[in-house]
Amino acid sequence: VSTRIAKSRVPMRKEPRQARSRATVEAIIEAGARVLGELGWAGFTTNTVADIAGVSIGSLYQYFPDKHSLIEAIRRRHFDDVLSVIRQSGEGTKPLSELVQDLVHGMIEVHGINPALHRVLLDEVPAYDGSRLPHGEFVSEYLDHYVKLVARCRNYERNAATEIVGQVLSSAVEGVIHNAARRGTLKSMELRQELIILVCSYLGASDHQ
Amino acid sequence: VSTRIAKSRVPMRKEPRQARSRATVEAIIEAGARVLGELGWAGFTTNTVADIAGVSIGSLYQYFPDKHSLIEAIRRRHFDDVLSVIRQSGEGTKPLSELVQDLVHGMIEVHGINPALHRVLLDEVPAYDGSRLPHGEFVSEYLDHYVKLVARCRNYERNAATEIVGQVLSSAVEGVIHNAARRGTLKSMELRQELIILVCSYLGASDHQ
Amino acid sequence: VSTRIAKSRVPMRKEPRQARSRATVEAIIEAGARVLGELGWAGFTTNTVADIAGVSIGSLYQYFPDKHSLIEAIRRRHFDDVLSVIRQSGEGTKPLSELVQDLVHGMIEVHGINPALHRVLLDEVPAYDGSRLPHGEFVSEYLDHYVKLVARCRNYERNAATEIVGQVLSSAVEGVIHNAARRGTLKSMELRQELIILVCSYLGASDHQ
Amino acid sequence: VSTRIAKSRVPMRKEPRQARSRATVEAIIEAGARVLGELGWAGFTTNTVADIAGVSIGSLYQYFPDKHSLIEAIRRRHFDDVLSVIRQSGEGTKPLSELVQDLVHGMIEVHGINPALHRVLLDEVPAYDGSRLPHGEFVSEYLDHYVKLVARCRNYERNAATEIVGQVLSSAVEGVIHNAARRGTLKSMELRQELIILVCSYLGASDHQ
DNA sequence: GATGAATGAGTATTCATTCAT
DNA sequence: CATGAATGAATACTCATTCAT
Repeated sequence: VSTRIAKSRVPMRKEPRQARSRATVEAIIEAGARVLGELGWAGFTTNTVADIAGVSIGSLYQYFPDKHSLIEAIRRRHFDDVLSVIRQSGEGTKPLSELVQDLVHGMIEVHGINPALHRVLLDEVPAYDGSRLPHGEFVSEYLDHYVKLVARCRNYERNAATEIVGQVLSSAVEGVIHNAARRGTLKSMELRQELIILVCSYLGASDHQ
Repeated sequence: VSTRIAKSRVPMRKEPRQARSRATVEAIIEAGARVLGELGWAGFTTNTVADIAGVSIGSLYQYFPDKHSLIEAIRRRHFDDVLSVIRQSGEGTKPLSELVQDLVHGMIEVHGINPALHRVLLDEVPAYDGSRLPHGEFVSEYLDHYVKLVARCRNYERNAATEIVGQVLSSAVEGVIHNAARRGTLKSMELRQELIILVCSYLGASDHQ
Repeated sequence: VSTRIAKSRVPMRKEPRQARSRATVEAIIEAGARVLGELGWAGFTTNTVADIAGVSIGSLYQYFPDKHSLIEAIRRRHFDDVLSVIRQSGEGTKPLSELVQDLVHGMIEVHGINPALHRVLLDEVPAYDGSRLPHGEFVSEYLDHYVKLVARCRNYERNAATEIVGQVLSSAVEGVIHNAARRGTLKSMELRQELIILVCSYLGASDHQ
Repeated sequence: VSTRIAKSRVPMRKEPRQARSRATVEAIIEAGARVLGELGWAGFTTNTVADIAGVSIGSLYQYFPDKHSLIEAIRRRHFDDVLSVIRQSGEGTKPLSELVQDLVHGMIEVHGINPALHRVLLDEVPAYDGSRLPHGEFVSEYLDHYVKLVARCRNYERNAATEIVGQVLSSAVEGVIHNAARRGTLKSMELRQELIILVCSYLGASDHQ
């Protein structure tokens, strides 16, 4: 009688308990990823997603309190996939040239997962808090990967310069890969080769600056 | 390849013949660019643009049959501005290192024109025809600039390899600059320096492949 | 006139025969009353009620065919509580002034049971059948109480005039008490005093008309 | 180029300039009042109001930024009507009995304007700020009318007791009139007579307390 | 019986576009 | 030509209710 009734607002409105509902949630996220990749942010409407997922709009809102939280789930899943690929590359104590090869292969593979979705997630989807730099945790781990590589060339010393070089390197690679993804030339061997050259030559040159 | 961009087929319902009309059209495009840059694609509504332009919504539709054609006009104007800057750089017969410097400076300057608008135009605005490659004419002249530079290093010989290298180079530079624009570090001198190193080292390395 | 309220025709899909069922129904009605009182009609959703009651939405619909019948049950229970308080006052052959005191005290006590619920039930809950006069049976017994009091002053003679005076008296008292409930001054002694004066003076004046 | 584009949020989105639009606004408010009175808060949907008004839902939102502001406009208009009637009564230096007659007549007339709307506005429509006491300005002027009357009986002396008596008096009269409105007996002469007796006797009695 | 996943009609609100004045 | 009032399809989200497990 005494405690007040309150409405909670959590990322996922209801944890799916039964197998059926877990499948529903999966279907919704999957459909959301497809819609976002194929139709872009403009075509991403909750009703469309529910349709594609083959569930009613009500079911969608049973598990996701709003559009935002659905996007968040899609983002989380995609970036988890991406990071798991990235983490696998760069392990061990290989020679530098091999590391770069691994990196480039890894990055290309990563973007092969779902390039369109990746681009939409990074470019089109508006940040809800108005920040211009969303995906915080993702970006930092991602960047870290490059910074480590640069440090590797410089006796594992990390400083401001290393950070900048890492930044430049990562955005250059990103640029090349995104562009190739847009053109559908992501699997071209020449591209892969050129990218390796780009990275190696820059790593070599920026070393003695 | 570098001829002026041809007027496309869709655009104006009525060519503005009189001075007043031309001023109105100008005001609308200007307002559109401002709205797009400041509020992003999500905030770009025809009514808002008309408001900011200080004309009635009816007048806007007098000159632009739909939202798409307005965007097209804004895009055209912005990319014309961009190209005019690009054309100025790379002229003459300077030594290579100077050419690269010119290029990098030029590109950075170009993105300084209206970075927000540039980004929105490239990333947020959806392609109306579903094409993944909008800005066709713009991109080709833009790319050409890089290809010429690459050719310059290889006895002015243009072939498939040159094209690819040009492509990689341009997308790498684009990637770095856009990323910097997002972070607001476009004017940093270290960045500029690193970018020059990146281009130079790649040009040198890809030469002897 | 003052016979027990008859069970209406619509209400329970299934009469709870076993102890557990009765407990479930009790819990639902209790939860419904709490939700209605605390969150108002706007916050009264069947899912919320089921949640608070600690039963599944399915169980709720096992016992109540629709929202309306649940409201009806809540109403019935509350008004039964109210009437049982009212019945206790006014018994016996006390002097008039004491009777009025009893009445006023009783009415105020009644509204103290669950003032928020009372108000919501009377003011917010829409009449399902479009009638402007819900609570029919309740109101009549309630009114009867006042009519009896008026009759007491007039040699126990009941006629049209008595009815009208009873009506005026009851609605005046109701008005004062509801208003006080809204303002939270229900327990103020001055109010109680003024209310007694109001009733006494009106009873006295309307006598010699 | 420098000042930021802002979206304003004012009570009325757009001031109607032409005669046509003023008529539209009038029609919407009128329809809103009808819907609210006839269907209650539960039946008051923006689409229904637009339908009844014979305008499109878009037109409604052209002038009222949201449901709330429409309600506010309806409320304002109704209470203005009510207050203008109230202000007319109680003027001049008539004998007390005549003043009471004026008051009662005025109040009854006031509730005859649109009793259903009045009740819904007071009881059903939720307060947007969560306050339990909306209609602030209205209620205070309304109450003031009664307090003045009470003061008149007590050598025009206003104090805490006067306030309370005014409050009791006003809520009693309100209660009687609202109840009569619900029953459709607002125009009954007996009722009017009884109400006058109620007020007079209470004023007399509470005088010597 | 009990559960809770699923449903979908209904609600507030936006915005590109038309057209009478 | 210019204006701005009017339109209505589309969108995010809610909640009473059903039904398979």
